Amino acid sequence: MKLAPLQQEFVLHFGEMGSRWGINRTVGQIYALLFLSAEPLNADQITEGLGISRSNTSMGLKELQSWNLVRLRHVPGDRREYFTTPEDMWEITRILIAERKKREIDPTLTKLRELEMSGRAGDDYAEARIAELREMIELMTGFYNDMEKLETERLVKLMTLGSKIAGLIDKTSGALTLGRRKETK
Amino acid sequence: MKLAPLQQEFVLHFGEMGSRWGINRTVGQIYALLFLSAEPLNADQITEGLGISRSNTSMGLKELQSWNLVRLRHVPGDRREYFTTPEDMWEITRILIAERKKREIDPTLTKLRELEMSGRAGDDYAEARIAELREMIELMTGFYNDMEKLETERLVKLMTLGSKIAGLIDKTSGALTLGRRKETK
DNA sequence: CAGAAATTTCAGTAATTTCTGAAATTCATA
DNA sequence: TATGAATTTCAGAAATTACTGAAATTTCTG
Repeated sequence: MKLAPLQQEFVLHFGEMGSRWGINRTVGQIYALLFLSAEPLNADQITEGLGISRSNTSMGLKELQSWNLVRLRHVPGDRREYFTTPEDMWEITRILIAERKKREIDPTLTKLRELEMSGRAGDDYAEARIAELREMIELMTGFYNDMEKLETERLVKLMTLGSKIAGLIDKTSGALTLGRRKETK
Repeated sequence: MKLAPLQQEFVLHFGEMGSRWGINRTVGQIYALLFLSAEPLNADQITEGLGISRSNTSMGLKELQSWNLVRLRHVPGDRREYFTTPEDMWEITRILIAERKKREIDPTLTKLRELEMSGRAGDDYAEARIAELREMIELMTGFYNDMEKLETERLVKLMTLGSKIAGLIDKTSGALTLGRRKETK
């Protein structure tokens, strides 16, 4: 399978970005190929399309499954396994954020709490710093947990409003500003 | 300089997490050491504290400077350079988000726009998929640009409110729901 | 349930990244 | 502006990560 120029360039880009995103080149490329493919692909098609070894494809697909980024499909009358990425862009986005949080943030939050509990010897400044960092992560992950629960429709609206949202918040009290906008001249 | 147990464990953790965060072990460790240090440290102190080579320290500090994560300080009567991390946890957070967006998201947004402009041959599905991805990134970065402009105080309040914010949005219109809460039974 | 197809595992190799020590350069001040 | 301290650069070594091909295992199907 020879890739179309569009796929080719997209696949190469994902391969290059892979290392910045915490995956390796082939994992990035496999994902890119599946993402653009209208039909599910099997491991041999991926192997041929990317010019890599069959075993590398197998490992890459396992990695993508551990990220929950690909879905397994079965084609009637074909015993091979086929793979796709979710159709819904929001589903993909939610998964990506959840998985990166799990890998990049959660372990540190756990470690910080352990350090605070265990009473390891350290100066006051260091202890205060660790507490500050933990609080920041808690604020961020707390907000994330709230947002993540919202239906996509509401999330889109909220994000589209952007900073208009902030105008609603009374700066001094932290409470929501009630009553209509524009009426308080 | 022998590190206190608290610093030791924190430094090791940052070293291990480094690769997931897109930096290498020593860069993570240098940052961790500076983050917990009440006083600015010079390169020799870092070198000794972490047990690494002087040149590695130099390269690590350069990397941290390219991330804008450390500040240069000069101590009167000492010609060596001293380094600190910003005191303000929010400053650190804002920088981290901005830098990761710059490295991990912006290049892809640019590439997607190029692909759409250049009219590379590709099937309809792939083109639609690329457009969808670009739109998602634009929605996210647009929201980020709005939030990033807010004063910290407002941002904290917004994040603390969390999903209460979403209740304000009228689901069907996308407009803000005006009038008092709780009054529309 | 035997055989073949599909998939996974894994040891060895290749590629890449990180780190070091020595040399070169920069910088401050006497 | 010459000197020595501080810092950076960089080629090679070490460590880590990625990839391959062959063998092992699993999974279907006749």
